[in-house]
Amino acid sequence: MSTRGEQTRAAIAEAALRLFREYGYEATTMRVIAGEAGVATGNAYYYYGSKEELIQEFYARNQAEHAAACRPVLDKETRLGPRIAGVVRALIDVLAPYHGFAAQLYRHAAEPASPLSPFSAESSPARTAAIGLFGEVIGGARVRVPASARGKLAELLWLYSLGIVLYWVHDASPGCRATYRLIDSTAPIAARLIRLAWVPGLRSMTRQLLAVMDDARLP
Amino acid sequence: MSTRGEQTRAAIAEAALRLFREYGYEATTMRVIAGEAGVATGNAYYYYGSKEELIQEFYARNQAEHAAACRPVLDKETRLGPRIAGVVRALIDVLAPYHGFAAQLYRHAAEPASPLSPFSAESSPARTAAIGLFGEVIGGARVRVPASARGKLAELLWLYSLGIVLYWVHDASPGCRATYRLIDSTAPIAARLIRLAWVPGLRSMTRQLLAVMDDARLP
DNA sequence: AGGTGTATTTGAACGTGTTCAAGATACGTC
DNA sequence: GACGTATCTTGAACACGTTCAAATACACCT
Repeated sequence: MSTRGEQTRAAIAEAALRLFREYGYEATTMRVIAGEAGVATGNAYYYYGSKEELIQEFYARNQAEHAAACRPVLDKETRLGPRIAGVVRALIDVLAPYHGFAAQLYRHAAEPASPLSPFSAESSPARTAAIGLFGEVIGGARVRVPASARGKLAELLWLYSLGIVLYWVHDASPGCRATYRLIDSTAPIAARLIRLAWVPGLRSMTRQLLAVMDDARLP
Repeated sequence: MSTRGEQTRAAIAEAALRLFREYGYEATTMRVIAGEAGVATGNAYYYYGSKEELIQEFYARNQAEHAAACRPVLDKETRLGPRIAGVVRALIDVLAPYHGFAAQLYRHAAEPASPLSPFSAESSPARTAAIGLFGEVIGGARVRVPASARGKLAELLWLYSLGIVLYWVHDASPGCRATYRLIDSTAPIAARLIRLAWVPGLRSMTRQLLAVMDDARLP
């Protein structure tokens, strides 16, 4: 295919990401991005439909970094609680340098119609990959979970991680220590809930919950 | 105090809310709002610091409407599950005419720094009122909950309602039936969880969770 | 080499939210 | 009634994201 424009595209993305991290999303203008990339303003719109679209690059890189950062704990740890905590901690570790940027991002990511929404079709690859990580969390732990429930459990853990990220975005404590504390105190609870979910007396409620997830899935 | 500008302020707010509901948030420009209110563009900024600030009026009215819509179920129903469902259903009922508008709003409400965030200091009155409604949900139900846990339980139910609203915003089914179905299927689960929370074997986990909520509260 | 069509690039122009210096208006004080 | 100050009002101007018709570079064919 055309290699011609690929370099321009890459230059634009690189300039954008660097400027975003350095000055934030709002403060970085399309004119400056184009200027840094050595092209005209309008040319950026030939490769990216909008400023928001530039963020997809950020998403893709972060997803890959997160997957890599998870490897150690996924390969070595066998206890469910530490596995959950490890994967979510890795996510926050990866996001850490972008704390301010991520907060501004949230505005765009939260809009349902936005392609940046974690629930959008455009985010499907990143979402699937992230949920897959939590599938590994469950699969590699010494815990008995019915095979039919694994997928939905992974989705629930992904929702849990979204909640942690939401907390992190609001967290102004030094080094975001409050977020790490929250992870360390909630991951064991999540693990315990998962282990308890199939004991008699709770099993029916668990089944009910999983059924709701099937029923509530939006197209 | 100065009654002089009060009428202008009211005229601007009124025009803005009408146009927002009719044409949506993005499509309504400050120039048109000012024009409809019969003032110059810049004058709108004398009364409202930004376009976003105009939305606070929308919030205030909705909170009042929701509280009123809850009265019947809060006064008559005594079972916990139906009380929860009733209050959350009332919320969706009140929001229903603004489905499209609310979706656009979400973008601004989700940004942590935004005064429109449900977690922001500026939203504190509306948030406190909403949590208070869920306090009533628990207080008026025939269910034994330790007094010390009521406040936090109300907060959890409020978070649950935020989750429902998030789902509703994404819900494109006719009449948002999917959202109502979700409420009807999850409210009983929530009620059952609350009743089970203090049985032996789960009590310690509940205490752990409530302790986390104290620890994790952001300033 | 020349011609043709597609891919890329340009920079001016549009409409937006927002700002601001300047003007107009009301109101207390002499 | 005239002055002075605080309150309000104005509309032009700014920087932004985005669009678009025109210009340019390139690949391929004859």
